Amino acid sequence: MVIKMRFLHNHWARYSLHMKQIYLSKKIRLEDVKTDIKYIAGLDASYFRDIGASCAVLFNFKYLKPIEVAYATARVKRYIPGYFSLREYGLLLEAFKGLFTKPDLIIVNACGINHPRKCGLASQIGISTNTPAIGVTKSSLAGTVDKLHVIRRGELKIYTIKLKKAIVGFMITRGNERIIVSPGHLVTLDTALKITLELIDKRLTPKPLSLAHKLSKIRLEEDLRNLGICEQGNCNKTN
DNA sequence: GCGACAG
DNA sequence: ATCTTGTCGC
Repeated sequence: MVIKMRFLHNHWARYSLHMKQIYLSKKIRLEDVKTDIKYIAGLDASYFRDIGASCAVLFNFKYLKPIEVAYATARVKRYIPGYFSLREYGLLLEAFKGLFTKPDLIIVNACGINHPRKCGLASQIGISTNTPAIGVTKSSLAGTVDKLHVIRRGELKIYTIKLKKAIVGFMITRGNERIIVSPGHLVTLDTALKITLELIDKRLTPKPLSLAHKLSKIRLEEDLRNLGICEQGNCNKTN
């Protein structure tokens, strides 16, 4: 316990002033998106040990087609539950900055306000880019699913996630598939759910996220090859 | 006190 | 996140 606390404290001390302000002030605004949404950016990353590759994909919201893509690769810190941003924040932001067109909304493969401090990585990305943001994950870091009130919408079942008696997000299921949706920044609960439902296609995972996931993985493998790092011994390069 | 714990 | 085996569907 002591060791863990010290470890966290060291990270905390080195954290940038910017991130400290975000955490300490908890300025997460749940408002409705002001502008009409034309472009949505999906953010995700892939890893091999401490090397991470991130991808930002710009989507046309109306037609659900990709328009632009940007990447970033870097060495990253280890993952600590509740402190995911220490690992992935910089990586995602770097890819995001590579987009020429700024989106009207960001969708991140991370938690939003369903977080112990109500400020997951999706919130942090939204705050620092001053952009509405939604977090979509496979499971919720904090909160419990309220199974008493189920909303059915076609094949989809929608449950609410509560944290300390407040609704902080939704669980959407279809068969065995399952995603968690939570507002990150400048988006209300209802709007976060509504937008996410529009991004669902064959799979529950929103299209911008599934593409970002796929591309980041491809990019990671390319970069590992260029760096001469072999994964599972299938490296053809002669070192 | 004990278990759980985004990716 | 990543690894793994088999299975299903196009």
